[in-house]
Amino acid sequence: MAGLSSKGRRRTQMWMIQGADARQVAFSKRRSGLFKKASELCTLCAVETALVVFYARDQAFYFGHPGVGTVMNTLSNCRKPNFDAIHQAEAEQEANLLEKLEAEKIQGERIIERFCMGSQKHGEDFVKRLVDKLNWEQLLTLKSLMEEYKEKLRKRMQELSVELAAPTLISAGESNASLSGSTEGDSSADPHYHVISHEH
Amino acid sequence: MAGLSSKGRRRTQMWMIQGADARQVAFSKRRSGLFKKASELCTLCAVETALVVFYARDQAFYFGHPGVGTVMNTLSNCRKPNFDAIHQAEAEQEANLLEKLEAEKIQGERIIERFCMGSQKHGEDFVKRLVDKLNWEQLLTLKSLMEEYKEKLRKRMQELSVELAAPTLISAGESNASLSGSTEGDSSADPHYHVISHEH
DNA sequence: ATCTATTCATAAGC
DNA sequence: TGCTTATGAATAGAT
Repeated sequence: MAGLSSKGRRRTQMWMIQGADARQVAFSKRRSGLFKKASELCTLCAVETALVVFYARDQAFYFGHPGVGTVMNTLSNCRKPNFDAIHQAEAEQEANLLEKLEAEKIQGERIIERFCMGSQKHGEDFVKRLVDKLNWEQLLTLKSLMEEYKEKLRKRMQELSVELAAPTLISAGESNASLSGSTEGDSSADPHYHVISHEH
Repeated sequence: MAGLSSKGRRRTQMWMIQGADARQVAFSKRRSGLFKKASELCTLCAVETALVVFYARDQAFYFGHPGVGTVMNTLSNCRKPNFDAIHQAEAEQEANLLEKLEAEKIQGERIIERFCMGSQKHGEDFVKRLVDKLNWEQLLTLKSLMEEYKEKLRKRMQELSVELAAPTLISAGESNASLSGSTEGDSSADPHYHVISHEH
């Protein structure tokens, strides 16, 4: 093999990536990372976020918590109704809905729901949280229960593996972003962003 | 100096950070990173981006290239006439979510809550029900998670037993994990985002 | 805000 | 678009 000195990443220059193909690849990776970060920010810091990205003017990617429209409307109200103002009643309705949702969300339910419905990751979260939450005594209990139920678990698994032989009823829906095409254009970076603060 | 075991970052759990202070700090850091990434995406990939973040309902941070309004209007034109439509769609989504949650509640109950708050018996119920609920795949996951977390569990138990031995710095009222009392509420992450593509 | 130890995100190359 | 690897970056905790 040729003596390739570096396979890993190299420091990247902050200029528009030349070559539609390379740019597309970078976009795909970074877009993914950006949306993930936005999502994490929402989760970790309890913030409301709206993020929209246009690539080549014909592909829109967006994410919003609780929703793009909601956040943008809030922003509109903060500054000026640049965007079409939305009916106050509607906004209030959603606010109520969200409130109710929060109230309904007993943490335990969330956790088990996630575990039961979710993927490996959700399962990990579930156990992590559980373990972190428990006090010493509860951990002891859990430990002993684990021992005790190891057998039951195995049995149950066998039962289910028989079921597996039968038609599959279980499905795990995962969606992903798709895109295609390429174009070009130029843009300049805007390292600055704005802040609005309301003093109550 | 004392032997400080960990100075650098540790793996972070994807849940709302408890403690307004810590949350604020994390927000500050991550917000900075997020906006930087958004900016870089614009520069490197020639895309148009709008990003808005609200913290505590009274502070808005936003960034847009070429501008928030521009991008949002483009989005509006892509999907439906205006934000009303987006907003409505999102409201519907929320409604569905609520419904789903309601349904889950009936099924899932407060199993984990009971376990955490309750006695040995409750703990048993918890595990029983959990095991009964899970399908084959989920059981496999649980099994592997148990293996994986056996160590973590042991560690945590040690921590707690140290706390037990140490002079009581911790208020007595905290001896039990509290789950249901919290009014905090959490933000659910949404790892997914939407894509709109216009075929020309 | 500053300083590290780590975890994360990714540029390259297939 | 999906992997894998070697590195550059971001950042949790502590100061």
